[in-house]
Amino acid sequence: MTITEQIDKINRQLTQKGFKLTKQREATLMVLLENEKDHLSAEEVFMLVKGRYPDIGLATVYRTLELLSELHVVQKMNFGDGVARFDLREDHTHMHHHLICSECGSVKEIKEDWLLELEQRLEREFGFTVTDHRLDFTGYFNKCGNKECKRTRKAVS
Amino acid sequence: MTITEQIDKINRQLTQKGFKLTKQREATLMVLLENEKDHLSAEEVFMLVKGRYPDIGLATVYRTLELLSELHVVQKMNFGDGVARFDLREDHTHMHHHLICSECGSVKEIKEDWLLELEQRLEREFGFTVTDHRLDFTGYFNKCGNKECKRTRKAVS
DNA sequence: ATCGGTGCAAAGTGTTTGCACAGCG
DNA sequence: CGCTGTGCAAACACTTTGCACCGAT
Repeated sequence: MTITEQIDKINRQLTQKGFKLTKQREATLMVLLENEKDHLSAEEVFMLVKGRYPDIGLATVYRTLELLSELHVVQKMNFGDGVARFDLREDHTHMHHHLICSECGSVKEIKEDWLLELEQRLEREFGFTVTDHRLDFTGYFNKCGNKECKRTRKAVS
Repeated sequence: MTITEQIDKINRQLTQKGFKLTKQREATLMVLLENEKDHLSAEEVFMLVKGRYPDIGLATVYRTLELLSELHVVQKMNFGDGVARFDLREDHTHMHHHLICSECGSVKEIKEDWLLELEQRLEREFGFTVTDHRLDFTGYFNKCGNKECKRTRKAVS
């Protein structure tokens, strides 16, 4: 699916709920689509959108991200560094997990979904229907690719 | 293990790293131990500690919680509501997961550890050693026990 | 006397809100 | 007009920090 097609699709979702795809929202979406791999903070999104639409205000970016969260277009998450981060998810598939290196803070994504079985178990055993999940591991890579990583080749404390 | 024994043990951990178990820290630990089931925010811990040691300052509670986090006595976490929450973990066993009801915000804990196998796989396939993990599911209970829950018996949107 | 620990208030940081205005039906 | 959306600045909420003091070694 091209970026334009994705925007079109989101536009339909917006319209359906009575919202408009303004220039600001479009610019924000562009940035999110172009940086799908990253987990941008609101501030980072703001900086990037500024390049495309310099007059945009920070509050608008916050409001847009909030709106997109509610529409489940993006997922708001939190790695514990004090800022909310946003991840665009295609088609409600948010099936990835994170490996967070506790030494350098780098985040690697695992694309597979390892939780389907568990979610079925929750439904069966707890009567709990999962709409979203989050699986993050903190630890360290035995050889961390990040040159900044303090842990690489250091003894375990 | 009694509360006193637990405090003793943590005291040893502190002393070993050159920290002291002050009255304030002890009071904070008591509160955490007495509320192991909950995920208290710093503010909540503060309020509760006030009852036991009225002169304590909020900053001290923050500093204590930070310190205990570093010692892995408590785990700092984040349910996305904008406040850090703290969970005391016995013996580095923090093996519980959360079911977060998206309608009423109630949080249920699952005590089992479902991730051991996955962690072994991370070690094997990614050379990533896990020191901590987090597994939360958002969704809804088909019959939520919480009377406040808006979802109970409502159609799925 | 030293040094970690503390309380208080101030500062900091990320996020939200109030308000007047712009834009499109 | 009526209504959503916007930019700006102020307000907010949570957390951290600077500093003078305290208390145990």
